[in-house]
Amino acid sequence: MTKEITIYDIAKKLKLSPATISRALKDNKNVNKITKKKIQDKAKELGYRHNSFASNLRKQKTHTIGVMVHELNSSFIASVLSGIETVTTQAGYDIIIAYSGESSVKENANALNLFHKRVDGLIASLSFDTANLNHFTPFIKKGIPVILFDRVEDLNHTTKVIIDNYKAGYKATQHLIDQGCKKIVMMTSNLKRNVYGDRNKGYSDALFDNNIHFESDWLIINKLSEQAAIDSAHQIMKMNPMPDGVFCTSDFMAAVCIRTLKEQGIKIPYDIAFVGFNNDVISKIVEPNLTTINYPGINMGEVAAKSLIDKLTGVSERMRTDSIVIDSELIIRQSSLRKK
Amino acid sequence: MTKEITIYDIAKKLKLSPATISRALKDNKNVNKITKKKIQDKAKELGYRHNSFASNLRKQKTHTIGVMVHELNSSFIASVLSGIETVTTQAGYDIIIAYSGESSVKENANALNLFHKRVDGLIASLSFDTANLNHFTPFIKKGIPVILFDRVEDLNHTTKVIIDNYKAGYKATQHLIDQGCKKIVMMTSNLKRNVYGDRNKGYSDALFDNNIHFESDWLIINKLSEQAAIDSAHQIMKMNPMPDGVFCTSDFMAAVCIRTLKEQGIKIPYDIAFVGFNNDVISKIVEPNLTTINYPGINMGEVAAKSLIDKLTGVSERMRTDSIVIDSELIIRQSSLRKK
DNA sequence: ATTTAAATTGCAACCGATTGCAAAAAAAAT
DNA sequence: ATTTTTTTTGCAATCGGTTGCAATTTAAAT
Repeated sequence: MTKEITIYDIAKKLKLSPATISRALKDNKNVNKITKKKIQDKAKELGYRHNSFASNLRKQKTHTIGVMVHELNSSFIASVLSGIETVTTQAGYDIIIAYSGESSVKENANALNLFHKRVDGLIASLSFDTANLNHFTPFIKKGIPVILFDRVEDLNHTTKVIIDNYKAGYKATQHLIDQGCKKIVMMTSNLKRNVYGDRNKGYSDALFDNNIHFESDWLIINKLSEQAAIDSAHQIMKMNPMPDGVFCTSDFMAAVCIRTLKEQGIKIPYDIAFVGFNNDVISKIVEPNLTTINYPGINMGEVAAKSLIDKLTGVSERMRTDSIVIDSELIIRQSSLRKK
Repeated sequence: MTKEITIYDIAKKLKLSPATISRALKDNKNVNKITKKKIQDKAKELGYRHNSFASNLRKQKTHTIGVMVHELNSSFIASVLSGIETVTTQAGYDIIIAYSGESSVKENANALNLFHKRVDGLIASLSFDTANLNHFTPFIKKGIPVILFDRVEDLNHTTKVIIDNYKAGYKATQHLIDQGCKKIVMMTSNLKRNVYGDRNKGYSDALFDNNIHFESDWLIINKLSEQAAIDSAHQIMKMNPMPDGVFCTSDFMAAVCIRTLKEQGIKIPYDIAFVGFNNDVISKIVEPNLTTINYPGINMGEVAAKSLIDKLTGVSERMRTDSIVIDSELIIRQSSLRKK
């Protein structure tokens, strides 16, 4: 409604040049303290608001970071975002969150959009079915640093922030073996996604190292929906012999699967022991409580953001290819405990 | 790295004016089809990207909508966002998501930030402890439409999108009464937030209408943390006489509370029947499955976004004060069923 | 062939903040 | 009082796209 106040308006009122106003509002030290105070007061009085478009246009910088995630409805992602936010806010950067709903098409669109919005840097976790990383090349070509976290892929000039999924998979499987399991199913998703593929390698190696011969029907690959979890549970019940352990790479899937199996009278962990992944809130609600891998979201977010800021501010080399591995841990609860 | 391509570069290459380039890239009908094609191809070839800063600066419009939410880690909020996104994308608007982590301080900061980012409109749900709405007045003064959803308060020139919390509270309580409950606790949060206050009124009226005399210790107000839920459970167990029904305004809180009570040997629903709120995924994992109020997130998001777009495009009056009520329903599951 | 109407294209002035460089003013040194 | 140094302030060009209006070209009508 009311006209927008610009530095020119302030300049006119105070009989000063726009240049001085601009400097004063950014607290530039070349402006006389008294003048500065007068300008800042007047700005407040007139209801001036900084025009970041004009500023960005001139400076060719946005001070904005794009964050691409595959889903919002997950406590893991929420923690990551919270970690990112702490660090970026601290450093004076804004973030734009874009989520793909696990669709690579939308992920592409988001990347393009953020590119056009000219984010100074990008932090991303790949969606479920993302097959190639071409949508990141414009950023890399322009020298805009990209950080991939959690669901990553090898990409030149990019930093990866991940947990050691292989080790986590190994540890989870070894734990089931230690609990006396001999036929261990792995319920997981698209093995092309590193988080699932690597955990699967850990699982395989743990079996091998314990002289357990892997049967091909022990690997159940599904989507991440509730229905998929129910279907997988039925698949498990039809197996002959039935497995005595399940390593599931999602707490939610594990919870639904456990519920379905229990409805059919199967005892957890006595008939089948379960290990999940993520330490989601759900893992402490499902009965029995779920043994799981704790996944440090906040930490991961902080590390990713820190790494990006370092690149943007020139502290670290902009386009170096490297990876940062965050610790994760196995949290043992009732769902897998068959021994004292 | 490489220089940024502008419409002037394209103009020079094609011996045309920047004006024509600008029009062609926006698919303006005043440009000859052949010329247009040539321009668009050349733009692609040169790797041109639209500079929204220059554009916004000139047009004094951002085509961006700010969305403020109190938390991300909730399937309800995730659905709302998804609903908002569907509608806004369709209408050619971008969204910026800001979340407060339930802190009013951060909510204030977010509002200011979005104001400076010059969003064309705002969709917001208040955080837990927001006490006043002063941070919205700049928007209203400037004629920037604001839509509040779910957690709202009365605010002039603003549209509210809500469910009928009173009715939902009444329905939930009546259901417990129908199941034979006579001493019904309500576990909820800050009654100043409409969502909790209104549900509480519904609860009170349902008791009254059924000639049940409300005892003051039946109202348990807590935060939304896991620990708070555990504490509340202990408080319930200490009550004498113990209640036979609990209406809890959050599925998560209900789930944790049920878990805690069960650990102490209390039978759900026989000793205490439970009704939750939200129809979160957790309501189908907890045992017994939770009776709850289904809260149509996607729908709410769509309605809120639609309403905003209508204001922005002039279809509806910009600054009208009104409210839109969305339907909600009681979903009956095992946690409250004491009768056939 | 000439006039009239319609379709294309160009001109030029914005939008508002930033910043290197020069100018002016104030303070310090001689 | 004059020169030198330091502080403050202003000038003016720049960032890139948009759009009202005028000019030009092309098509249609007479």
